Amino acid sequence: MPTKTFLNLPEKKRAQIEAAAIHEFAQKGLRGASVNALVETSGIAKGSYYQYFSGMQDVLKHILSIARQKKLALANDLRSSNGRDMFAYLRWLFQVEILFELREPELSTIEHYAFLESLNSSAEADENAPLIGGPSFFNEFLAQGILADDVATWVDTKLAAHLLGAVYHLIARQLIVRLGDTAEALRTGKSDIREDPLAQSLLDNLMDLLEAGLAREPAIRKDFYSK
Amino acid sequence: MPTKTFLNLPEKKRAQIEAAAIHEFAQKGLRGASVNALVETSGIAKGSYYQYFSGMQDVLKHILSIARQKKLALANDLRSSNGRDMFAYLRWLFQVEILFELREPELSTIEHYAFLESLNSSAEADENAPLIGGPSFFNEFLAQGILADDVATWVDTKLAAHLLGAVYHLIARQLIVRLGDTAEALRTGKSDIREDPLAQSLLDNLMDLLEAGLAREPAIRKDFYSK
Amino acid sequence: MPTKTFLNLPEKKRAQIEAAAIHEFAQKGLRGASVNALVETSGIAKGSYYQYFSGMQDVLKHILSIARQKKLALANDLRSSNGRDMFAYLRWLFQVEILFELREPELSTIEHYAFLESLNSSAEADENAPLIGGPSFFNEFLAQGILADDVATWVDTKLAAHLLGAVYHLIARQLIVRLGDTAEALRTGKSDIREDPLAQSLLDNLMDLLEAGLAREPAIRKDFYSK
Amino acid sequence: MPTKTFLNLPEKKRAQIEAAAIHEFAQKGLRGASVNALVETSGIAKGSYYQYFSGMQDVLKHILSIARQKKLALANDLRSSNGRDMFAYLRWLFQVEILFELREPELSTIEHYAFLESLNSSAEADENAPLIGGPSFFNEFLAQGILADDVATWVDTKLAAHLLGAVYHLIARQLIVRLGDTAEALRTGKSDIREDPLAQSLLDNLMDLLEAGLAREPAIRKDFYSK
DNA sequence: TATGAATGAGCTTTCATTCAT
DNA sequence: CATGAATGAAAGCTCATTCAT
Repeated sequence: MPTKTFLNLPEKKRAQIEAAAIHEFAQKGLRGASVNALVETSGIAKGSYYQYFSGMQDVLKHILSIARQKKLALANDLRSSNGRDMFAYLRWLFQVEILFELREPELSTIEHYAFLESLNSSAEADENAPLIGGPSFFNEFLAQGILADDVATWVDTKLAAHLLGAVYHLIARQLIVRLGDTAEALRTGKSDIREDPLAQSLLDNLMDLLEAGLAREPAIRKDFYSK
Repeated sequence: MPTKTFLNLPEKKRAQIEAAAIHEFAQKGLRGASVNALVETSGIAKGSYYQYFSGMQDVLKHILSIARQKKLALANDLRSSNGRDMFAYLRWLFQVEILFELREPELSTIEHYAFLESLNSSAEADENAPLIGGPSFFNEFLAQGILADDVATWVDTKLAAHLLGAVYHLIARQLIVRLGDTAEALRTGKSDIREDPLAQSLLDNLMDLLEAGLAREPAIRKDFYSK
Repeated sequence: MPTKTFLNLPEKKRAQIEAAAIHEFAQKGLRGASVNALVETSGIAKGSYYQYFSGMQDVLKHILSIARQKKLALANDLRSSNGRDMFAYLRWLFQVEILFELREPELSTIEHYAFLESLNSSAEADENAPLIGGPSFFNEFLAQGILADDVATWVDTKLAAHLLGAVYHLIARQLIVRLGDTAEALRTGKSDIREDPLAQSLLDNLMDLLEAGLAREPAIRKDFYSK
Repeated sequence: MPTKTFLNLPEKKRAQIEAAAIHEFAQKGLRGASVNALVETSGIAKGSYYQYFSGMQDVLKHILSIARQKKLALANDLRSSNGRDMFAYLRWLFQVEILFELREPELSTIEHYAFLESLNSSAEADENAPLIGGPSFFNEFLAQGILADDVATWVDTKLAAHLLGAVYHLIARQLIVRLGDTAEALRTGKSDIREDPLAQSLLDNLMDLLEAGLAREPAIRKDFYSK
């Protein structure tokens, strides 16, 4: 919660400070970010900093809220009006995640850090945790999935939610690596992630993994590990 | 690689320092751990510290190697001689992970941190990365699984490996939370994780999720997300 | 290049810090000077120090520039408007050097140190090297001297320049020792170095040595070294 | 004065320690040399060091005595039995200096450092000061020169001694630079410094400078410095 | 005599925060 | 409100020296 003073700042100056903060956090991590460096790169006076924020934790909160806003905007752009089942929705989530990582790599990195921190911090609700993909998000998501008959009833939702969360947060970068040159086209908007063939095939595979598991038709089990 | 001086230290003193280091890393993270604090809590002189290690990075390497040793020992204790298919092997991996988390929570936390760091550090082989669950481990694992006909051929192994890695590293704590009081029994060895009913049911569910996916018999897709 | 912060400091405080730095360098040498000691004797906080300078090297540069300024001012005071030949000019240089050593003994010591360091550092232009008496100064000086027919054409200018440099930098203290009580009178300005008889006789002798050599009329060479 | 223990050390071990010390002093200067580094590179135990020497100052003294010995030996090799006048003797001194610099560059550097330190240390007799070229050496030298009628009687011997000392200590490196490729031949002994034409011409020039001064036949003085 | 582990003072540097202007 | 100078605690690391074995 930055000061009112900060929020009333001329747009340009505020953006400048935010950009510096984003860069600082992305580069040095949530804990490594330093006031001195931020003040230096943002060009504001040291005293001003303490009139805008109560500390780096405060800056972080603000940056994370910006991240959420931008991701939300991106999600809205991408949303098609078609009805979808749960897995189509999940696929959409991944698409958003990939685009966000491509277009706002620093913010994505910061969100990433925040997610990891939230894993370590004790069970207490971490207000830094992301809304989408946060602890309770996939719980509800799967509960609805069961209601809608998209998810088998035997599935332990809490367990599966945790699993989904892990995958959701850690898979985007891997997907981008696999996209190769296509990534650039997606980033600039030249190519639509909903139609790009490579992106589709990768997501198909991922979704099948989640939907159908590793072994849809398990062969007769053999001796696997022998040593 | 700690100094020979350190390795020749009387067992008791060495253990004391290692314990302090483990505590420090677990509490403050890989980057937050400080020489000063370690020196203070371990009771050695600052000068001595630098006769043992070249820096905190050096200490970390040592601690990680301890973690690997202990996990390996634990794995050996747990190994049954039965032949197993790939999923049985995977289940065993999770069992080891759970026990390790229970018995060496601080070391487990540190390994956890190291895994997360390895995700952020560039693709170059990170020597801090764990052997089991590391970048290439599940790749090979799945490749063998396909050969053994345990894994469907359509599976993109690199993608699935990343997915498995994410799940493997992030799920143990969740499982323990779900184990409730049983956790204590497993930790002390009163109960065998291979036979405990609650542990078995949780792992069954997890393995089914991985093996069979979220929706073994996917219903006809409905409109899921509507808002 | 000290910080703007330092340069904007109230005159008194700045002078105080500079004096402490000069004392420190003169006493402990260019390498032995320590931040801690400077901070202690100058009475500023350690943190402040790093807001003024980037390190001791930075302080040194500043002190050397002060030395150059003061010496220049002194030279201007001493300059007579008379036209002079090269040796008269050289004599003037020595006079300046003597007065500088008398009036700013610590600064002179520091310049001295800097000259010696510049001898050891590789041929690359050392920015700490003094302007007057520096590597290239006497080279040009002698070149002009030859043009003006003040210096014999057979003289190897590079060699002679090195020789002059050595003498120039190392002779002042010896001269002062020889001046005895007169030194004090010169220092306070009671006596004018351009007119003081003792100073003149010493400089005459020195100039003759340089101008005419050790043996203007070398006797027939005898067996000198016999042992 | 190293311990008797040190002097009784097996030749090989002692030489090894001395070599390490020489390297250390030459590289880091008389003050910068550190016990730790010496112990490390010499391969002796830290405790042993304190059984051989009372401190780095002690090591330095020993090294300087080695330097004197080696220079003396070199001088003896070079000495021709011919009678010489004072300037021939001086020329011989420079030849020794050049060869010493060429053959024992590290020892020469250390002697160089010691000379410079001796200039700064107060008038008290510095036992580190070199014998040849030291404070009193050239005094006597010139006194004898006057007796032998090699030096003009008007010369202030103390002043000239200082001057000679400065030149003697600071000129060798410059001469070597000027020798270019010839230096290597002199170092290895392929060429004799007493006969090598380039060396002779350089020394001729230097000796003439000292003997005859800069301006043997000074032209009528003109306006030299005008600005 | 030889060893090398132990030590704490000391070094340079960075840090978040306060406060007078 | 804005500024940036001031600050001292704390960081990582090196050092010469001691001393028990």
